[in-house]
Amino acid sequence: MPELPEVETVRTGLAQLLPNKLVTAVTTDTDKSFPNAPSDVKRFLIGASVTDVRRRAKVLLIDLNTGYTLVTHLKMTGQMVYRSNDDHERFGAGHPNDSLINSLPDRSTRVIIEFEDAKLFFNDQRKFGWIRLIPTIEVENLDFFKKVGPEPLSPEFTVQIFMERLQRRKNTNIKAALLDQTVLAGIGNIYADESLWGAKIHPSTLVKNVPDAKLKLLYTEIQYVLRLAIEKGGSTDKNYVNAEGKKGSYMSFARVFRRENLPCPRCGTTIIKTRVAGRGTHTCPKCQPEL
DNA sequence: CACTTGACCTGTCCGC
DNA sequence: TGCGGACAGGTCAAGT
Repeated sequence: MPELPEVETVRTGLAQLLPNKLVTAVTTDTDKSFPNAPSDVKRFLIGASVTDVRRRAKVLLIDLNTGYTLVTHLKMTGQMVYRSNDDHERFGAGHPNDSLINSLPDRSTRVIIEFEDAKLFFNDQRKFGWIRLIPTIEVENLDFFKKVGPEPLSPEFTVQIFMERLQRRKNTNIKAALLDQTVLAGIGNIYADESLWGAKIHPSTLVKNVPDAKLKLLYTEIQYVLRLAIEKGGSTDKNYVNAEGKKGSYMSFARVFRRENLPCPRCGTTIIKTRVAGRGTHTCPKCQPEL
């Protein structure tokens, strides 16, 4: 479930590892994972070198010196794991540190981008994710980027803008509004539940019925939770790992997510799991009473 | 247009 | 032990 903090953690890692690396070969498992025509791959990817690694919303952008960008969405189970050839030989058959995933490629590997002295593995158990090679100047014109909302940790994202944009979804529940990427970018199921608990708002409350004071609190909680999660290297519930194949530790700081039947860290009431906006949803019934 | 639901996939877990 | 079904949840298409 890579959300903003997970994708940002991968970006940070790749930004230290990839610049100036020259692509020597690419292999793909399914067209769905990497749909570009072989002729484009040969012209714009093989022989190109990486100039920058960026993130917008939950999308990873690997810029190349050919004027093309590898646009990557990890969706739910995607991983981008870098291994230098030395490390791969040394750790390929498993590593004493069990936070590292095992030898690569494995059965979830969909794309391998090879460099002169390293490989980048795109693994994706459920095949929902993808990598697309797109001209850099056209990236911002992709439908998703034209519609996506502001970055919640950018200075431009003020509490006023947050409250204005929520009004697009005033008749739906607050959790569905937070998950709507056109309202704001980067929130998924984990950080929706965590920030709503922080602001003491029940996820099924209609946006128009949430008092302004609570929305202001929610704005603060979203930024707090996302920043903390980035600091902890993201959340590993099951599949997520960073660019080095290591897990994130936010889950051990989570207050409600995946903590059903455990005590609320604020009041001790037993946390419950329900379904809101079609998603598994975790709340404290005392801190977040339903209206 | 606003909003909800189902589809896309595979692996895991639970009940029979 | 095996087997069917529910569940995991980001995004888009299709439906109301």
